Amino acid sequence: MNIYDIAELAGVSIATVSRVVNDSPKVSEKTKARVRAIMEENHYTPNVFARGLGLNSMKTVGIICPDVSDDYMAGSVAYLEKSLRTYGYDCILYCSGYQYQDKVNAVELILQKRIDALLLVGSNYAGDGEEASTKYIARAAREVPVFLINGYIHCKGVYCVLSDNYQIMYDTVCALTEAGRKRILFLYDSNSYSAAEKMRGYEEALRDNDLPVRKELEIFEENKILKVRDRLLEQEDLEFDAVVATDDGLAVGAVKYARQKGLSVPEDINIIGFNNSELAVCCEPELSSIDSRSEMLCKTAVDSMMMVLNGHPVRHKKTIPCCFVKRRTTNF
Amino acid sequence: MNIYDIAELAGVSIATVSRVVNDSPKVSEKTKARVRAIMEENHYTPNVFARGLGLNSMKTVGIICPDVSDDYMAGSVAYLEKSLRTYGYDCILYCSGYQYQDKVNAVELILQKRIDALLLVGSNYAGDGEEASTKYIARAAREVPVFLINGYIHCKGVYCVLSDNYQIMYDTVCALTEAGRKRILFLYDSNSYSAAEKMRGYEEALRDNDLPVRKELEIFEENKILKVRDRLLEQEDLEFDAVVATDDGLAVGAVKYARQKGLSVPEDINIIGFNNSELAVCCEPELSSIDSRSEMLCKTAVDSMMMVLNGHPVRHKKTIPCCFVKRRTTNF
DNA sequence: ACATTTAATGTAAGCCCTTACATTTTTGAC
DNA sequence: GTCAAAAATGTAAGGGCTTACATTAAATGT
Repeated sequence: MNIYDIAELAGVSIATVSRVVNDSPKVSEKTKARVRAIMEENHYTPNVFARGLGLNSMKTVGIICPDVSDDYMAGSVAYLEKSLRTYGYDCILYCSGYQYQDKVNAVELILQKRIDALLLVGSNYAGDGEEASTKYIARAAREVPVFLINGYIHCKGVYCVLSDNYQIMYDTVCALTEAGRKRILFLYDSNSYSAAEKMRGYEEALRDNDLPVRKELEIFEENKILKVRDRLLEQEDLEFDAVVATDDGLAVGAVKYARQKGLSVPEDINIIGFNNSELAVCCEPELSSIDSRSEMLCKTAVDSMMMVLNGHPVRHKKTIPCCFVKRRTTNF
Repeated sequence: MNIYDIAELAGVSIATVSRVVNDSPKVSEKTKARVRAIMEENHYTPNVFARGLGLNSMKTVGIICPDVSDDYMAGSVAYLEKSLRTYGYDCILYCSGYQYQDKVNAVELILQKRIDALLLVGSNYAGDGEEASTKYIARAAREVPVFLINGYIHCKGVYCVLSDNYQIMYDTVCALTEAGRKRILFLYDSNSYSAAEKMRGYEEALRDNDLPVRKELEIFEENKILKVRDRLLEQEDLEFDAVVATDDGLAVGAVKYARQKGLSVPEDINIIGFNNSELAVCCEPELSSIDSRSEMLCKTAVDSMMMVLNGHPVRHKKTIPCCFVKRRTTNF
């Protein structure tokens, strides 16, 4: 059942059928109705491939994310997919992994699918890796508009939406110091742009409150909970009265550490997670966390995308403020 | 840059170029090498649309899941995507939501994409909804092979891979009764086929151990943790000395309930979750759980799919055993 | 060296749409 | 009732690939 069959049945030309399919204003309502009826009757749906060939687009956007099994990214992908679908776009998903080369391959492969736009969920590398990630992202941007969620590079055709990680971390650490905390541990799990921004906020807040930035208080550990707990237990001489983490899993590890050490939370140690995930409410005591408002980020990204795809100008960087969610691991 | 350009540059016909692209054995290695070199040089990649038109396939499989932001499904999707990619297939993701009509729409829409196969992650409805879900799944199966992960219907073209929820639940409840537990609460969060199987295992184990099946001990609550905790706190007259749940979130709720009530776990109450998610290790005390070996399920599904797509016969139902993961909320 | 397979390549007919341009029909002004 | 302008429809040329079939080149046998 193709366009010719429908044209024949409806007694019109294929051009007219095509116009009906695309709801072109150049067809009288009368014929539109008639052709539509016939399409329904015969369960006709246009062949997407032929359509793609003609239009050079299949209303599809690519989503690359390092790992959808990660809670935070899964939430983003879920929202993005639903949202894009309301605009009539399908999503091709690519879980790239975290390695640089894998990401490059992902971009290369997904571009072959002639997607209309590309969404990169999860941050690009900061510091040393920055230049490299700029390169492959720029490569993609030469073909289609690219949208970074929680990442930032400056490049034509790349649009970035990020939560204001710097600011919230700055504010949070200030609040901790004002509450009298002096030795604040910073737990982080990646070298992404977002994590770097969080660290920047942490360090500047310390400086502005006349506290020293101690490198031994900045701990990198990408495995969550148990690994973090054990890691902290090992470092016997390490003293701290507060923890801020770049992810809830890390913070829960700190809570487990405190329990094992016989320290009470929040009295002895204040602990603050990030992302406000289900782990935060699962944790005992329930974990104070920072909500990065991922749905808002995603919504903003999708809105921007629709603007760009419709030829409207869009700002290349948009920042969304985070908010602190007080639970029981803090006492300010 | 299209196939004609390459043909011209290589001094061969487009047919030959096409054969090189498809690695046909009908081309001499010499020309293959030459043509490949030229394709590389010119960054040629075949147009997927034209390709799809000709082959009527784009090496794409559809994945429909109610909600990727769910931990368990996210894990499955991540694994499926990675695994399918190694076979050269891309994935179109559709998060349908849990409503019947939404699932029907999802199937309808995703079929228009001329996918090569369809993966349904997350269970179909059991009981009343069973017939209905059979209908739309059968509809899909008329167009492409369909693979259900953790669901079961009997229908031509539908291949089911499920964990042995009945058996593990039966065994677990037996173990609890043997450890002297008499009033075992069954917490469930959906009316899916999987949940129904779990309940069947639960009830039969009770019967086989001469314990009554009390309907007041079967509690349905789809919201996790806090909602479950509060729900249990409300039911003041409800007594139980063990809990089995169809999901870790529910079980964590039960743990929170016990803590609030001043009951100790596992002494006063044994609690067992399902899915062995991150919540289980986050929970305090760490939650014993059942691992449904979702990766194994997914692997089996993908293997089956490749068999089917290559025209080999495959069993319509495959069952994967689960395994119990002992942590600190049980004492047997 | 010549006939006969077999391997390698080429030709051309689809696959099913979109759309610029050409043609026909309708509308409205006079 | 004309005629010009506007609206509706049709014609036909792609778009880039696959593949059956036709053709030519290479390999094998005698």
